[in-house]
Amino acid sequence: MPNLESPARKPKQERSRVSFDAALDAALSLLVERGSDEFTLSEVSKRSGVSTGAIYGRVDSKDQLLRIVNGRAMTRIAEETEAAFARPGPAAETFPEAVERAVRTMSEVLRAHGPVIGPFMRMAKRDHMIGARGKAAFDQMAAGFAAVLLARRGEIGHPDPERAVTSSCVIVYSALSRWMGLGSEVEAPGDGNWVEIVDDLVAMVTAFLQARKP
Amino acid sequence: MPNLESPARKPKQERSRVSFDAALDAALSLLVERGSDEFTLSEVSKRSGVSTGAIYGRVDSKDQLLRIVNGRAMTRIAEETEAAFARPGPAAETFPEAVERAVRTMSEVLRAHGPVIGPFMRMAKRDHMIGARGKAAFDQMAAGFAAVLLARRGEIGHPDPERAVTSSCVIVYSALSRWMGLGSEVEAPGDGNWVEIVDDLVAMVTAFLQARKP
Amino acid sequence: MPNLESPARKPKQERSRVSFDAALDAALSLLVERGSDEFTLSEVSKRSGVSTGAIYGRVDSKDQLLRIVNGRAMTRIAEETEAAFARPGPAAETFPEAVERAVRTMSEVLRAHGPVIGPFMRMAKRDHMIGARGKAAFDQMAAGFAAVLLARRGEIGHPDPERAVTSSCVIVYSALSRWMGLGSEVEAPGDGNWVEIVDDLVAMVTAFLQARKP
Amino acid sequence: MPNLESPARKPKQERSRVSFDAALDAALSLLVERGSDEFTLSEVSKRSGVSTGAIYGRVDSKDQLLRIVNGRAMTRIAEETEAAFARPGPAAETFPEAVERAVRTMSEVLRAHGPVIGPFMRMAKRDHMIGARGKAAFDQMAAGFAAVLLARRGEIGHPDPERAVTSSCVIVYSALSRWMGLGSEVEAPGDGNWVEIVDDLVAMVTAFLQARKP
DNA sequence: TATGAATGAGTATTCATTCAT
DNA sequence: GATGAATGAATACTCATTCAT
Repeated sequence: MPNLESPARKPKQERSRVSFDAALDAALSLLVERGSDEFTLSEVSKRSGVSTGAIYGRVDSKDQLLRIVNGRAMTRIAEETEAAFARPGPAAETFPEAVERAVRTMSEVLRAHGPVIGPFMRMAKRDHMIGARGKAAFDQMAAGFAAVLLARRGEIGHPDPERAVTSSCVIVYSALSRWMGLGSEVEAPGDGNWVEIVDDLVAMVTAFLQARKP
Repeated sequence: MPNLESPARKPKQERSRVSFDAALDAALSLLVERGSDEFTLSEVSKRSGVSTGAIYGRVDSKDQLLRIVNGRAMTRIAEETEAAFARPGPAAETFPEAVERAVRTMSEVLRAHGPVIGPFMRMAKRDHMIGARGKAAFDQMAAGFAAVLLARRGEIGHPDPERAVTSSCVIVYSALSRWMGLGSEVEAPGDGNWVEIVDDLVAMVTAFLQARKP
Repeated sequence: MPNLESPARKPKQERSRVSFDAALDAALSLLVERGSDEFTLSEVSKRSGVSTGAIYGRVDSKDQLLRIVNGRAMTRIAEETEAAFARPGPAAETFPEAVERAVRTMSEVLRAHGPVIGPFMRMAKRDHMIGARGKAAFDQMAAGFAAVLLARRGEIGHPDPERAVTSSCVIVYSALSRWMGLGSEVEAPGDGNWVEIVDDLVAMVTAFLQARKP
Repeated sequence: MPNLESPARKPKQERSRVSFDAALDAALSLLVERGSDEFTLSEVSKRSGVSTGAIYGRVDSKDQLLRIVNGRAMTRIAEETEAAFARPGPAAETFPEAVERAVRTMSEVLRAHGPVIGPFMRMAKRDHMIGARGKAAFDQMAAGFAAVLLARRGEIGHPDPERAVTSSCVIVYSALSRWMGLGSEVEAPGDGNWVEIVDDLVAMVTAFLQARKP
């Protein structure tokens, strides 16, 4: 992975790192509450108890602060994604069960981090680094998703299993993201709907991958 | 459809309507370029050759201006969606061909208007009227999509055809939106990929709707 | 009297004069309602049904419009002041009765026109022509007041009757103006108080003018 | 006295208080020069050498700034009023001398602060807090005035000494205010006139209070 | 280094005045 | 002339960034 992280200036003292962390946490919580970067550094300062001057001691601009916040959040998400897809399936898992596991794993990770991912998605248009990290997170998830299903390559009816799995992944990811309002607020996501859409995605991907002649 | 349009003050002279239109066009083009409402009225004024005062002669605030821009764009999109789904399919259309037609129709409308829809999606979180119009546009598209497929209800294997069609629609819409960067810029959409994803969506929806046991 | 009136351009047609008058009336009513010149020409236009362009066909600026409004109002007040002091006293009027008549005449004129005079007073600081007309109105009132009392010069104990009468006039005028909130809103003028203050002014002036050794 | 002062945000550093004071002083001087609040914050900033941002660091709006300026000025005036009326009269003071002392004390306070009080009076119509403070200042002055005269209650011929003293106070205050152009600029106050009017007020009040039958 | 006050360019909005129709 | 839309300078207020303490 390229070193995408804008390196914040390294603190000389531990105390300093702790308070900068508080600022990053405050920025993240404001990002989630507001749904975008429409908050001021003075709010970050107030909420974290860290002065704006101290923040600017570590960072050159608000944009860089946001990139660091993004980096931390995406790292955490990457770890959980990794862990989630690393869990092995049950011993005698059928192919449809494997599909269900892959889709549900993805849906759980997205559900857990949706409120954080959404604002970053909205910022991606303007900040390419944030966009790139979003893509990396997607790629990682796609890798986990593909690993589960390509292990059952033989049961995939589609003539090009790699592509079929990748497409499935894109589609599942997109549908879930959107349903959660990551990309918009068009639908208010209700839990009932969420369950339905996940069920339907499972059915759809299963049917797609098993179909002999697409 | 409810009258969601914030009515701009009506000019008594034609000249006036023309220059206000120029301002709306400038605002729309800035919206598309920037990907969000992060442009100033002074930029709109400069680009359109219409003074800020003239704009404020028709509108009470920048927000209202954006709502009007949104209203106009969504109306245009609604008309094209209407027209696109109104075109009848060929005489002896198979069920997979009908699915393909529904998905391609949707993809073409979205492709044509993606650059405009995206910024509005990002604004929907903050402006409920814009959010509501986005939902209405989706509903309309979903109605067209469902009309095509439910006409072939007998060929749908899924036990609950309505729900299956609705889910298919949501999923197709989400995947296409996301692929086009409506909700984010995570992937730079290349033409090859676009064709592939549309093909796969067709295959997936066909398999899903035809499958006997979902 | 010097020609203080900024001459508005003379209309060629009667119809035009009438509508300009409507604009002047509207401006006056707004002046009274707002208590100052804090209203827009567009409001004047709306209220009077006369376009801003038409107004600017007669005047060069909002200031000039206000000066004309002021001129008309002050002329009307001058006429009523003239008339009020021209009314002769009763046949066998005592000196205290004459004082009472002078004070009451003044109080009635001020009471009738207070709402108009107040805003102009507040504008006088900035617009010297309006200030000068205010002074002229005062001088005229002082002349009427003095005429009544100096006709009884013999009954004035003060060694310098002219000055005593002038001072009395200034004091009565000031007290009444202020009580009515012309100069400020420090006191909310109640009717009861108004009667009391007029009574006391009568008593005070009577005592002052009759006193042998001031 | 109620806490009418809009509290400015408290700075944590002394430097800050000093520069905010400079802004308040600049605002006051502009207020006096212009005779009203018709000056911009940018002028205040330029004159004081304090940036607009620094001002808005202490204050929420221009109105609040003006209220603070008003509060400071009125507090200073209240202190001087207090001190002025607290000075005891000479040992064997006659009643006319007491009247003269009361009137002159009032005239001196007003003369010293007239240029500041005037603009505030003009603002009182719109800003009730400023109006209330003006009334409080008047009440305080009236209390001092009454204290001097009611100590000699036995020498007041008027059947209702309280009312007679109150009326006298109102009248003296009004006449002086007006003469100084507090309420308007109708007369340009000349020193000669000022002396005369004060003398006449003394004579008038003396005559009024001593008269047996008002 | 940390603090938080100061800076000042930038923004939406208003309104006296102009001018095309 | 009359109309009312257009103009654009002006104004209060914000906030990322700097810097004195």
